[in-house]
Amino acid sequence: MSEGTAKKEERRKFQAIKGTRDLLPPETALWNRVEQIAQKVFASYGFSEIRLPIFEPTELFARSIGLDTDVVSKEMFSFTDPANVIKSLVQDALQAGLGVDLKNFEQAFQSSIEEKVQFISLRPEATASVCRAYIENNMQQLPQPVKLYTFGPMFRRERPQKGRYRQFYQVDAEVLGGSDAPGIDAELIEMVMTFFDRLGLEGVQLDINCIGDKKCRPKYAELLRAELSKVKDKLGPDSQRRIETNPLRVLDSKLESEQKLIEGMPHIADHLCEECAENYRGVKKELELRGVNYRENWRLVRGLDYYSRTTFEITAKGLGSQNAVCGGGRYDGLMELLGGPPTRATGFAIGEDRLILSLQEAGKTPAPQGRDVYIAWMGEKAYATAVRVAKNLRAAGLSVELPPVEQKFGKALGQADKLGARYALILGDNEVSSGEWTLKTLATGEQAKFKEADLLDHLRKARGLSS
RNA sequence: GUGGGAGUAGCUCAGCUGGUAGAGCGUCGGACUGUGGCUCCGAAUGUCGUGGGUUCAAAUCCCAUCUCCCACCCCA
Repeated sequence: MSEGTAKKEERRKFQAIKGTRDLLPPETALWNRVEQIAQKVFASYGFSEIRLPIFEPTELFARSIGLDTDVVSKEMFSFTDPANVIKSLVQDALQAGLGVDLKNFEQAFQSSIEEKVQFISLRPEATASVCRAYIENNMQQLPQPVKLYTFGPMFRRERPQKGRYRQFYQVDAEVLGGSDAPGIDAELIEMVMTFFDRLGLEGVQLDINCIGDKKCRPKYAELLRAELSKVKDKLGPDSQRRIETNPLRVLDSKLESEQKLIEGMPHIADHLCEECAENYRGVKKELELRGVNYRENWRLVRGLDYYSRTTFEITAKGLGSQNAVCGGGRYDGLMELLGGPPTRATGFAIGEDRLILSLQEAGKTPAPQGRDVYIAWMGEKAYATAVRVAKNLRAAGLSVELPPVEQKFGKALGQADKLGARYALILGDNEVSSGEWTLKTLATGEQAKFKEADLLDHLRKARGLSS
């Protein structure tokens, strides 16, 4: 008993790290369904899957996302390789009789650090990796544009809340290369809307905006900053700070008291350069052509530096205050920023955790997977037969549960029932000696006798009819 | 990083102003040794999140701490 208690305590010590979680069986079926439908829909739009590393050089994210964003400055999980390099450098120095001056530490060790250490981060998003892969694998030599999608976990060291985790999952699609034709953005949006539609996602709302490019956005940002400054004292502390750091972000404010003021601010649509304005008109026209319902939202801005022109966001119902289930847009300058050839690009990321959450809230969870056949056997002779038939039925694609130890029939049927089996195959002395097996339909309680040769055929037919 | 709420059995929770734990569900066993779902009977499982303090006595009061949930910041 004391041993049992000790074991239990041992087990209790371990728990998933803050912001991470286990995805358990009935739910994982839904994850699989989402990913399978994504693959099918994306493939129908000519997208291919790319699989990427989960960690990359820290520099890749610092360069693409922007050094001064929260994502890079404090939300990345970063480490060095080798892990304890700083310590070992200090030890080396001490052993060599050199003093360690904390004040000039970084400078003193700069060259050895650069030589021996790699700074690595778990990816906080996928776009930078996709671009790196495009450049590294010379994909500009493929027919353009290159259309790629990927799934997987991302990592951000944020405080968890509803629909937000430190390890979270994204479904990501990017169109790299080619032109900035509005049809590319519109088709991408059409694709994700089709995907959501296929899943039966409810309360889907698409918001779009154009945030200009390198030429016109800075001018607008300045204008907005000037206008906001005039009413600075009427804004809350967060917005006041954002006037300096990122005036566009003020437009995102949820504070009730600020809404009226923000409504009176200049709209970016009136300050786009001619190319951007033309492009935006094109995107809207293309969306209409495709029958995609959208809402223009001039206050929709993007947090990450590399976005330009088209931005969009999709919200769904059943979520908490983090209700965006997809965000995306064009990022024509990013590839060059990462040392690649000038390459236009656009893409989106779906928050898969939130997508799943919304589907669950709407009751779209698929039924837990039952078994097709539970084999209720009794007696050693029957067991040998049971093992053989289990193997055959499984080879035919049926899901079969074969209890490893003998059970009373009552118990066996109870188990079959709890596991959601459709049929119980009853194999006892009677059946084995007569060669006539009993198949019981659990839902109705009906029983029928089959010879071994006919059983598989019958099950196949019954299954074909129901599914 | 900031604020609010919550931690009692595997799950959902009860436990009044201090007297060292209970229910329902689930699990397992039996009634029923070749026929499940229903019913009835029985059993197991808790260092009451953790550490400290007050007290003759703490799940209950005080302090600290951890974790989870929700929201803010930020963002998908």
